[in-house]
Amino acid sequence: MSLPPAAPESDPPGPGTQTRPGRLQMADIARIAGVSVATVSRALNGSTEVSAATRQRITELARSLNYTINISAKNLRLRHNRTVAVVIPYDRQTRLHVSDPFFLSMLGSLADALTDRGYDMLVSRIDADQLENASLSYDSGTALGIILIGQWHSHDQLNRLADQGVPLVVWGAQLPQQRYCSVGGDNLGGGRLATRHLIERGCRRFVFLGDPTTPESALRLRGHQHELAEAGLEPEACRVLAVGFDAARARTEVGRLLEQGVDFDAVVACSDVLATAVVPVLRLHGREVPRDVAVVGYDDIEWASHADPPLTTVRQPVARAGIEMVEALLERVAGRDAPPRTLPVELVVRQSSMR
Amino acid sequence: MSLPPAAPESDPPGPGTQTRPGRLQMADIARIAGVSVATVSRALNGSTEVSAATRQRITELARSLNYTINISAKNLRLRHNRTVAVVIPYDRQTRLHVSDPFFLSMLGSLADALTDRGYDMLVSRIDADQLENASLSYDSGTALGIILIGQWHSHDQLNRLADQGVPLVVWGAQLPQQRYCSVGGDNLGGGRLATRHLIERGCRRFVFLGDPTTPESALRLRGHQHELAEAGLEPEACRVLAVGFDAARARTEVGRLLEQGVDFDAVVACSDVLATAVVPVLRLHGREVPRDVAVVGYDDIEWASHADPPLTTVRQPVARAGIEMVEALLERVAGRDAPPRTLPVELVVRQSSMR
DNA sequence: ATGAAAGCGCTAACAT
DNA sequence: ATGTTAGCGCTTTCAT
Repeated sequence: MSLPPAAPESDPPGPGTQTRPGRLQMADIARIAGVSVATVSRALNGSTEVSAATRQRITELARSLNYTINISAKNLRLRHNRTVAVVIPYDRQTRLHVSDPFFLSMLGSLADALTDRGYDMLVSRIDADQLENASLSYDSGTALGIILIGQWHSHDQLNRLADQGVPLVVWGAQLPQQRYCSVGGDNLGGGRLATRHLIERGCRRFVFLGDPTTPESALRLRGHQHELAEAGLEPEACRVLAVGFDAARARTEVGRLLEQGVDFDAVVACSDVLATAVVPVLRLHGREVPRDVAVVGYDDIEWASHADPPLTTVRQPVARAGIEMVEALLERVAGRDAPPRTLPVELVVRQSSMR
Repeated sequence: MSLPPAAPESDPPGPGTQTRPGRLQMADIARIAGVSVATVSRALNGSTEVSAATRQRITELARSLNYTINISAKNLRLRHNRTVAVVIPYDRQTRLHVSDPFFLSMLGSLADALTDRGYDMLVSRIDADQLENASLSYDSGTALGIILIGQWHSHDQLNRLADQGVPLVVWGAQLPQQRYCSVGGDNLGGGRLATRHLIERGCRRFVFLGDPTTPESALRLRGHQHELAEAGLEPEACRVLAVGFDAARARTEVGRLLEQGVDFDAVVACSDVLATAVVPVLRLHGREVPRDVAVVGYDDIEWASHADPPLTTVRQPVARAGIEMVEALLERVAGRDAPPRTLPVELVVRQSSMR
């Protein structure tokens, strides 16, 4: 047989997960180049200890043979890890969370931020009711830290993870008694911006769409109520519809409200999806947007500007968010403290509120 | 969405990347338990060779000490790898592709399919013009194979990758001379379904929105033209607007058409985003949807049913797609042949076409 | 400038 | 049932 000398014992290449057999390794390159593995290693890592000539020769040889290094071995030896786990919670019932374009675009933003810094992004989904499992890929040594997109109702579990020393960054609101690092938009400010704008446009009777049991929506609602009070409006000026992030449910609830003859002239939604979903229902009941009812969304997903009418919304700085979360995580991994970060949001005025 | 990734910095091997020091390892557990590492290994892996008593004792000890195994070491030893790389191309100019909800939901579907099978999903973004770089994480030994979401214009590069032996599955059209495995919707059939339906609704003058230079759109267009011919219509009955996947551009082009006085009674779009984006422009020019112009989209993203009017569209089986791609990839990884797969699509009729 | 050799944390023969 | 031992593929002293 013309196998390479010192051929490994016949290792029956098992099913699926086996590393491809006969894969070139450093020893092969070394043998072919007539040098030692040490030299190959140094050459491939651009060490100046090898002569420029051999370095080039080896580099080219490796390239031409399509050799690539084994990361597991390298990581083991170096005790390194450059993988970050990004965990996306999903709602067991609706599964809606992850299909919301906002969270998906956050994923893109994180992918960019991590790629730029030379980190790998490992994505996993997890039941939103069991966020304590989020640390799995950290525990198993696969990832050096966890970025969680959405804190939901899991404040306590997340605190527990942090207490266990899991490097953890969560997209969400900054809460009291918080021992993990959160990065989030300025929800209070966002709620205020949207509401103030609507009040300025003459709106007086509001419908609030969201999930006030989650910290983010709760803060937005507080911002909303704050502005109401500031304008001298009664709290009853706002009717809160707890529809979660479920567009279908938002339509049903708003439809019911209209059938009941409840009157309102503004909708404040906790996502652009909710906001745009509700427009056709309003039309169906003879309410023109923005003439009769002004609508403001949240997130400024790409879609918002193409909606009909183009949607006024509170823009969350997605690209910035990815960068901030990654930076915060790397701080935590380095053992340094990473204070929560609140990112500024911005009102983008389009037609849906211009009455 | 986020900014295009800057050129990856030559990684500053900052502190952050070091495996946490003082991390427990098997030897520690062994010492504390008063057994050998081999026994610990066996116990933790549930081998029946260790007595049930010690197995339980060790398992509990490890748990209580918060010990977790080092995956790199395990993988190295086992010559295993359970990581699949999912690569999302982005268009350097528009960056629209990846922000299209369809591709993002595909990501979710893949995450599910991989998680179910115990594989990790590594996500990276890559310039659509340089798909040959898609194999990076395979080359580096990080991933056992590559799933690429979208083939774009890169047929040749993909063939080259396949020739190099990279286990590769691509979401896209099945092409002649194809040496990689593709999984895709039935684009020809989808184009036919949409068109036949519109013809049945009495439409005779069509606008086709898409990027006919990509295989997928090209097939849909062929399906479209096929049905036109079948119905005895001239090829001129269809005006093709090559707008890519760019919603803004679609609006501009359709607006221009209307201003030129070009008349048409149907729009066939290659994505739901394009289809819904165009509706407001039609309205602006006094065309009611569906009364004056019927509109059909493609993909059936969640959003489609909430659009105004609810969008008739060709549904792509996203959940199925994730499963099929993963299965095909595992076949390739196992060294077996994986023929291209074409998944059935389905017309979902909603209001936008009911005239 | 290059090589020999040790060992990263784990698993699996092969003992016992 | 448990321990001993030999590596997995790499990097890095320490020699030469």
